[in-house]
Amino acid sequence: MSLLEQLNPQQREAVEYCDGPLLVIAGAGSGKTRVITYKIAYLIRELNIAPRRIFAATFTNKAAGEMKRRVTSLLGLPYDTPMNIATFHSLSARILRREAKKIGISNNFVICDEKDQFALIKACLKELNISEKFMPPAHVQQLINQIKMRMLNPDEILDKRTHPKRGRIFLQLYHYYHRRLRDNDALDFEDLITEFVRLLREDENTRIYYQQLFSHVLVDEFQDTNYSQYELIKLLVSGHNRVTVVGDEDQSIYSWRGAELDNLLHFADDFPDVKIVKLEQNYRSTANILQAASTLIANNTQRLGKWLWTDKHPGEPLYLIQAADEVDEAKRVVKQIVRLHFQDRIPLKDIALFFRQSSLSRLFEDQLRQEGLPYRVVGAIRFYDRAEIKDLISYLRVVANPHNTLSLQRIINRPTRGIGEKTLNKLMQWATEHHTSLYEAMVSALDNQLLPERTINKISDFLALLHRWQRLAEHKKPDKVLEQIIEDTGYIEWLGDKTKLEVISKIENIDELIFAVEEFLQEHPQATLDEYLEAVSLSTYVDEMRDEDVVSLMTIHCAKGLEFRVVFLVGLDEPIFPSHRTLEETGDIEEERRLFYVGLTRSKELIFLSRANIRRIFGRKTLVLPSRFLKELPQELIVSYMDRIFA
DNA sequence: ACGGGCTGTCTTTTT
DNA sequence: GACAGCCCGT
Repeated sequence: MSLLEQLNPQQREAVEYCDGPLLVIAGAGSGKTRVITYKIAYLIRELNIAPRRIFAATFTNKAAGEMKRRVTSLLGLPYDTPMNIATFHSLSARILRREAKKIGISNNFVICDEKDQFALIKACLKELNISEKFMPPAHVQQLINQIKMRMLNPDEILDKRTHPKRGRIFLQLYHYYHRRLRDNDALDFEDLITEFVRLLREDENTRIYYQQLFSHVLVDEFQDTNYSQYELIKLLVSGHNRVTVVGDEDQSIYSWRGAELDNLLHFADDFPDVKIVKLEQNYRSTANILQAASTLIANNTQRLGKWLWTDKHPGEPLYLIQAADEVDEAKRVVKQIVRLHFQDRIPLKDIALFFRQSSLSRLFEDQLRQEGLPYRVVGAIRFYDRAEIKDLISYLRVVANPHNTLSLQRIINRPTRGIGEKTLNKLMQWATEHHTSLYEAMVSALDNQLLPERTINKISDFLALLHRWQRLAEHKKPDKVLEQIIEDTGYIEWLGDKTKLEVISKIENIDELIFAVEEFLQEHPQATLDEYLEAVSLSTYVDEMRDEDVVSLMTIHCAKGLEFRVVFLVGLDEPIFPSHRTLEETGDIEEERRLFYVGLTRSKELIFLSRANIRRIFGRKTLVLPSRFLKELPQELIVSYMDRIFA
C-alpha cells in the first residue's frame, strides 16, 4: 500500500507539501507523529531525498529513537541507516564535535549536565566569596540558563534588575562561570545550541554547507521550542525555507523551561508564505472526553483556534470522586482501580494516574501497595542522576579524556583514597595558575616537591590505575572497562553494608548500568567509548518500558505524548491545580489550563477526577476548594462517584 | 569520616 | 510534616 493511502486528507496534504514553509496545527490525538514519520518516509521514498539530508527535531531522545524506528521500518531500511532524527541538543553536539574549532572551542569539549553545572556554580560562588544565602545557586542556575536560552547579552539585562548591587555581583559571577566552563573545555546544555547558532552566524561557509546539507527540516512539538532553538531553525532553512513545524498551542506546558509559545503563534510572521494545515480529527478519545477537554481549553486566549471532532461514540461520562481528605481520596481512587481491574477486567497497564506535583505520588503508592496492586512511577528519579551512576560514568569520562577536570574532581576521592579536600585544593590551585588541567597538576605533583610524600604516593597509585584503564580501553569495549574500574576501585565494597536496603538498590543500579552499556553495544556494535559517553550525556533514562501489567503513576508533564484507556486526574484542588505558586510567580493560568487539558486528552475511554476537602499543606490541615477547572468542564458530563454506585 | 541537631524549603523537569 | 543541606562536634 502506498504511504499516502494510510492518511486522512489533511494529513496527506501535510505530507505532500514539501517545497515551502508548512505549519501543521495538530490537536491532541490527531496523528501528529504519524504525519512526521510518513513525511520523512515520503521524502525519502517518493522524492529520493537522501536520509541524512533530512533533519527532524524531536523533544526527547526517546521520541527520536521511536521515530527513527518507525521510519526505517516503514521503508524497510536497517535501523542504523544514517539519519538526522534527533533532539536539537544531540544534533548540535554532533556537529560541534566536528566544527567547534572554527569558533575557538576544542573539538574535545565535555558536556556539562545540569548537576555538573550546579556543582560548578557552587564552586564559582565559593571562589568569588559570594554567600549562597545572598545568591542561592539554584536561582543563579536558572538565571544563567534563561539568559543563554534567550541569547541575551548579560550586561544589558543589568538595568532591568531591581537590585543593582545584586545585579552587578551576578554579572561578575556569570562571566566567571562562563570562563571556568571554557577553561575546562566544557559546554553546558544551553551552550550546545547557542554555540551552534554562533557558528552558523559567524562562519558563512559553514552556514551555507549546512543549509545545503539539510534540504528539509521538520520540527515536532514546536510549541515547546525556545528562542535559541528557533533561531537555529531559521538559520538552517533560510534560503530554501523547506521547513515543517508541527505543534499544538494547547499542549504547551514548558514555558518555565524557556519554551516560547509565540514561536508557534507568530510563525506565520516569519514565514509569510506559510501553508497552514489543521489536524482536527481526533482518533483517541470518546466524544464525551473530547467535548470536556474542548470546552475547558476554549477558555484560553492564547490560541490559533481549532475544534477537535471525532466519529466515536459519546462513551461514558467523567466521574468525580470527592473525598474527605487526601488519604481518603487515595483510598477511593485505588478502590476504583481494584474494581476496574478485577470486575471490568481492565489490564493495569491501561490505567494511569496523573498528578500536578510529584509529592502526591506517595499517597497513592501507599494505597496501591496496601491493595497489592503493582505500579511504577514514571520518570521519578532520573537514572543517570543517581550518585553511584554519575560516579562510574565520570570514571569512564576520565578514562576517555583525563583532562576532563570536572569529572576527575568528582571521582578523585570516591572511593576515598587519601586525596582529600586539602590536596585537591592545592592541585586545583596549581592547575589554575598554570592554565592547565587537574590531571596535569597531578602528573607534575609527582616531580615537584610541593606535596608530602605520602600524598604523592597516593596520587601515583591513582594515576597508575587510570593508565591501566586507558590501555584497557584501547582494545576492550566500554562494558569491560567499566567492570574493571568497579573491581579495581572496590567501589561496591565502599558502598557499605550489603544488607542495607539503600546499598542493595545502589548495587542494582550498577548492574542496571552494566546492562545498559551492553545493550547500547548491541545496538551500536562499532561504538567507541567516546560515542557511548556522548549518548549518555544527552539522555536521561534507561529504557524502562518493559511490558509489565502495572498501573502507571506520573506527573502530567511526564504524560505528554502518552495515552491510556483509563486516566485518573487526582489532587484537583485550588492550591495544587492550578498551582498557587505558579499563579503567584507568573500569573499564567492559561498554561495551567493547558496542563489540565493535556491530562484529559491522554484518555481513550474513561476519566476519573478526584479531590479532597481537607489536605495537609506544609504539614497543616487545610480546608481547600475544588479546582476552578472542575467548574469549567461541562457539568452535564460529570457524574459523581456516589451517583454511579446508586444509579 | 561520621552523626546529631538545626534551618529553610516545600512544582513541573527534555536536554 | 518531611527532608535536604548545613554546621559543628567527635
